[in-house]
Amino acid sequence: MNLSVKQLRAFAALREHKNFTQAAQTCHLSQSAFSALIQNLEADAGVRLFDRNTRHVELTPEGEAFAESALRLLADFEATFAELRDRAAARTGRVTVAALPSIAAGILPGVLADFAARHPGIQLAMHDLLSDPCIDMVRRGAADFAIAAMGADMAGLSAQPFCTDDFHLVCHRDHPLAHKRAPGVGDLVDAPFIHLARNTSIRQYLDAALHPTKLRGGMEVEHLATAAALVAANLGITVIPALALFQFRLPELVVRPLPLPGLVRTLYVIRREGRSLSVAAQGLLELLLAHPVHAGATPG
Amino acid sequence: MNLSVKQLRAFAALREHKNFTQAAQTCHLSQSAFSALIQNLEADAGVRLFDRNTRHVELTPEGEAFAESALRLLADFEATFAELRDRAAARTGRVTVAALPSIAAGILPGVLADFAARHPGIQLAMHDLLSDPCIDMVRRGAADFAIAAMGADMAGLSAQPFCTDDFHLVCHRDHPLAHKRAPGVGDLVDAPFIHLARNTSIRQYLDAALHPTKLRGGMEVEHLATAAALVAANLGITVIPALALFQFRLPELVVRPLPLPGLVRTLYVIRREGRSLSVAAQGLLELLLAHPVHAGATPG
DNA sequence: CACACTTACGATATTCGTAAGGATT
DNA sequence: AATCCTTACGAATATCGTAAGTGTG
Repeated sequence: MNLSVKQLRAFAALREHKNFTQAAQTCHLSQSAFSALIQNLEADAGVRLFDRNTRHVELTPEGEAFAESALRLLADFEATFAELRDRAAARTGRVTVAALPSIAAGILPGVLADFAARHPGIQLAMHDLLSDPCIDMVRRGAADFAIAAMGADMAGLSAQPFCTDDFHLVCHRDHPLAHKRAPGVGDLVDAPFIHLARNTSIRQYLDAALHPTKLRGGMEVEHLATAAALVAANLGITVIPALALFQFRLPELVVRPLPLPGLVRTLYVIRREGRSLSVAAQGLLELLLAHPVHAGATPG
Repeated sequence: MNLSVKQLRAFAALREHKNFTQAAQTCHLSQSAFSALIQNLEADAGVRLFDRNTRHVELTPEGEAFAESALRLLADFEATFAELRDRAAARTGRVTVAALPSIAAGILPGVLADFAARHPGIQLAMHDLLSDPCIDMVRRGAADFAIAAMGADMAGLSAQPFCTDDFHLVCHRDHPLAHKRAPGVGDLVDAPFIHLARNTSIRQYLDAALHPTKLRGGMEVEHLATAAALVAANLGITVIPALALFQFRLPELVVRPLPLPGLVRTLYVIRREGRSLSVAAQGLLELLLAHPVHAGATPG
């Protein structure tokens, strides 16, 4: 016994038309094939579902009882499959992405807007978090993928390079370093340094890259905008990766490249290993990978 | 595209086992056939539902989303079919029968008890009504069939003889007719007659059969038990069909056959024309037709 | 290198449509 | 006599299982 949706559709059509020939046409079948379909259904059921002679087709009491459930079942079936197809075509669904604040505020908004325009049915969610929480969301399945720096424990996750991000010196335009040709590590230690919190990937990268050099600490802030305001007040200097520089576009500030070896961080697309992305998430990721920031980072 | 329950079962099995070989065994299929089943499902859906390599089988996000509905759908399907099969086997369902009070109180209780013992899952309903209301219930579909006398309008209904019922004289044991060898119509007109209401089929039969003879009217009662009590008080005599005589088993009463031509009524099984009975109703009817009352009435 | 999914392929079963048969109005 | 469901039968299609192929750990 193998019941099919086709049989359910045939049942529904015959119930409606009460005529084999018309119902068969509705199902795009010859009338004899349609007849066989109904007969098989009845054989599986163990009862006649239709009383029929050459003039009249009518439901039996058992057919009547079956019809209630069958029609609901058929509607359910088609709705379920329609939804599946919608997901397959990225017409519906939900994508959640976790990203570093610099990505979340820098590249992502434009890409998300683009994606939303192409896939108006997809719900988008974004979390701007530091790397570790980003990674955690992916591991828990709360995010489809993340753009973040690599974490300490990457078991069960895969990381694909997304872009590189080189660091820049930021100082007040009146600061002595503002016009220095090629600032080096030695220049950084002279001025008071505006630090970011120790749990930020920027701080961790910076500490590791400059080791064992110690900067003149002082302020330590959570947010880039705060750091920008402090530097604008000429209370110190700081070093910021390129992707975060959009927060430092103030007239009082000068940004200078800092071509120090090792002072380049790589951000990755982080996802669960061995698990494919949903069609919608895959679509968003592809859009993201087509972005110039990525293209420049991983040529070829 | 023709989705089958088999595919749903395969999906559920693979989701559970996360292993093609084991899932295939569950479905009593070779592993290659099982693989093809899943592939067809995925092709119909337009997405992969399982991420798989030779070591791991896991749902994709789309598979995950599908699973919720699919499992519910599968359970629904099986429940619907189980119910249909139960109806086919008369393990569940409902039968409603309408019958004349004489049948309802005479033959039916035993038959219903027998049926209930054989089919404990079937709900039984019985309505003891005069012929016209019986026929009306069948016409409205409120009763599966009825045992009643023929009505005036039988359009859309079929009537199959169920039994014949000959009339008997009932009088007090001290009444002069109590010992008369062969009472005739002439004897009836002498004594006061206890009538039943005009809308009863017994009254209608009697009036028609004795026409143009007029009986000595007096009392006219609704219920047979009342008539019995009146005759027991020697307030008159009455004439009652055999099937109703069980109400007249009192020590004061004498019952005598009344072999008058035409004074025999036939009761019929009345049902909707061209419509089959439910399996359960058919079962009850067959039990009823196997009853001696019927067997005696329609030999052969 | 062993295990597990996929692919290849021939055999079997099912499904389909045309056409003839039969029943009802 | 006309209509409409069923049956018969050959053809197309789908499904199944065995066995070889492929990739992963």
